[in-house]
Amino acid sequence: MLAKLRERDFRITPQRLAILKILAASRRHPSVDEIYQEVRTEFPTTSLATVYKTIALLKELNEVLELGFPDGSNRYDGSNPSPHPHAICVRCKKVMDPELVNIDALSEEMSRKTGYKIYHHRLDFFGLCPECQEKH
Amino acid sequence: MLAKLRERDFRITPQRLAILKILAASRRHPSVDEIYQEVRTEFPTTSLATVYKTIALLKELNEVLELGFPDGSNRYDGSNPSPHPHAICVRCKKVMDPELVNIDALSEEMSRKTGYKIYHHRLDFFGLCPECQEKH
DNA sequence: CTTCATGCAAAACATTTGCAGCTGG
DNA sequence: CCAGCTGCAAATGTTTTGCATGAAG
Repeated sequence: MLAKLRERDFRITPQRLAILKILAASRRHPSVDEIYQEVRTEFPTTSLATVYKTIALLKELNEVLELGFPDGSNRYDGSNPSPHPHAICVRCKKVMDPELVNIDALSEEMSRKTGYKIYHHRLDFFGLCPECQEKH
Repeated sequence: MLAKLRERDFRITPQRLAILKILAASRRHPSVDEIYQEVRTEFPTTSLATVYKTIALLKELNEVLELGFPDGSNRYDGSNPSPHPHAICVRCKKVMDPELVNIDALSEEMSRKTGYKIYHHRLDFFGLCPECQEKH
């Protein structure tokens, strides 16, 4: 990530570094606001605008994957920025990232049936995670 | 659609009827604003708030499928409200709805590998449609 | 030193809400 | 008739923008 920033002559500021760390480390697919709160614990002067700007930058560099939901919440995956399937709990919002086979075949089938040239995809499955199933 | 409204004692107002018609007829996955503009041509006093309220109602009744995108645009599919894969052109935004095989197998694999009980899904493939490929 | 990034506040958006008046059943 | 819908305007929440100051290289 750092390499990619330097490579394109973007400055490495402490704020950016802190945001990078959070995105790269977290497996929890944090929202912008969660990232903001977390950055502030270790770098309290950071503004929300900077978080947004940094995320926009990383999106452009394809170093972070944006997951937007219909309810307006956007969450981010920085540990694995290439598209991959998600299982999303509709109750506690926990996200899992299992490896599925046959994704490429599906993409190829889609391409064949529509004539589209497919660049990337978004595959989400919504349901109840094991813990939330037990609570019912 | 009408049946479902009546069944639950929701009123059939001219505004609702107009919005229903547009959603049921359109294969173009219109946005809220597109629906609003179209309703106004045949029922000019309709307010944006009513469009939002009607769509929210239809969502609850599972008569319309909401497609939210990271850029904030929400679009709606009223002709086929059960989840299905989409091919989305990143240039002209055209959406196609092909039939794919193996979707159920994929959902089952996801369930097996995560322990989630899957209720619905969202499968989008992004790329260039045939027309937009030619223009380059 | 020069350019770019930051942080603040204001602006821009899309969506939701409160409420008075209207209307479908 | 009257519960529930409409339409307006104001409120909300999130993301973006303009601009002066500050820091990176």
